[in-house]
Amino acid sequence: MGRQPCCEKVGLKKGPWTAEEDKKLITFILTHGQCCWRAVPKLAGLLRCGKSCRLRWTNYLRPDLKRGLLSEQEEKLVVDLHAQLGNRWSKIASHLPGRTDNEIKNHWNTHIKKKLKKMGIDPVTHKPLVSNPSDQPQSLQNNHQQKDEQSCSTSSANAAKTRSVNDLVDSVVINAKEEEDGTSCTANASMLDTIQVMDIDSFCTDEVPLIGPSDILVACPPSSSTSSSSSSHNNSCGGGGSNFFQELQFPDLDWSYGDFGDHNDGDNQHIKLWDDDHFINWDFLVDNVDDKTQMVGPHPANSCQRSALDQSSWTNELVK
DNA sequence: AAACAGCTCAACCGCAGACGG
DNA sequence: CCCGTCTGCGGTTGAGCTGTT
Repeated sequence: MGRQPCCEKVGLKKGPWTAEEDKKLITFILTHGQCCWRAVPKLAGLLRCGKSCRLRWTNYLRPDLKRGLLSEQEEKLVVDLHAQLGNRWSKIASHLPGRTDNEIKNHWNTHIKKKLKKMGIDPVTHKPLVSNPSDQPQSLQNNHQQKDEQSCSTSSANAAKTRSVNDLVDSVVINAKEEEDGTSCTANASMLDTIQVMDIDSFCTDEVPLIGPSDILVACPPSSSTSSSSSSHNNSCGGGGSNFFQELQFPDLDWSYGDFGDHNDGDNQHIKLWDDDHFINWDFLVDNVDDKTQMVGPHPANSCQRSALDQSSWTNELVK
């Protein structure tokens, strides 16, 4: 007898996730936490299988994910770990906080493998190749390198796309915040400094002008927002062409993510949404949510007034 | 401007291991 | 120990994007 499929295949949606689906999933997990993936789609009102939901969450929506290309250090670490562990991507990923096995696997296949081959190293055995490419004329090697650098720069555009996902998570939380107390927050530069936890330097900033969870900037919406507008940069490839922002608030703000690298334009008010430490685990968030409120309140790092609070005090506030 | 080729990476598939009854 | 269920993992695919001609 064949194994039962992981889910009823009939009637289930496949392919890229839409912003609406992302929103549902995020909202559900914020409210109920991660448990029983098989039940998630039903409860969240998604026409997906649980597996797909889990994958979408772990590989793309989780707020503690780093985004953007792997830094030099991370790349080196991946190579070292691969030499020790082989294709055990999840094990390798466990050594790189904020990175998923899928991401590392993709990066390995598209970048590192080529680099190693170019260096005359067999990416499988980590030993010198028989026919050593280092015998190639220098000019040829330079060509290769240029091409790689090119691909880096183009991938920064791809990295840019990923921001919309973080935006999306932001939006859900901020919506919750506004629903809860009807207040908006204001940016506080000194506070933003204190919120920064992540080691941004570890990023390959020459390649990608982003992005760590702690580096997510959120514009503070006016409290009486009803109309909608958005930056033109809400494309979200993985989400399958999101106009999520258009459905959301923040009308009077310039979400100037369109041109990356200048997201810290001084005229707009931004706050950091959250930092790594707070989202190692969602459970603290969810466990303390009053079921009747359904939506969780703001994360401390999301609230200008709360950034200095520890988790417990923040959750205590939540349930009030 | 259009056609084509190459590349990237989100998402899928199937298998294996863990776990509980 | 067996069986069924669920989750996690690694390999693979293909849509969409970018660069080149």
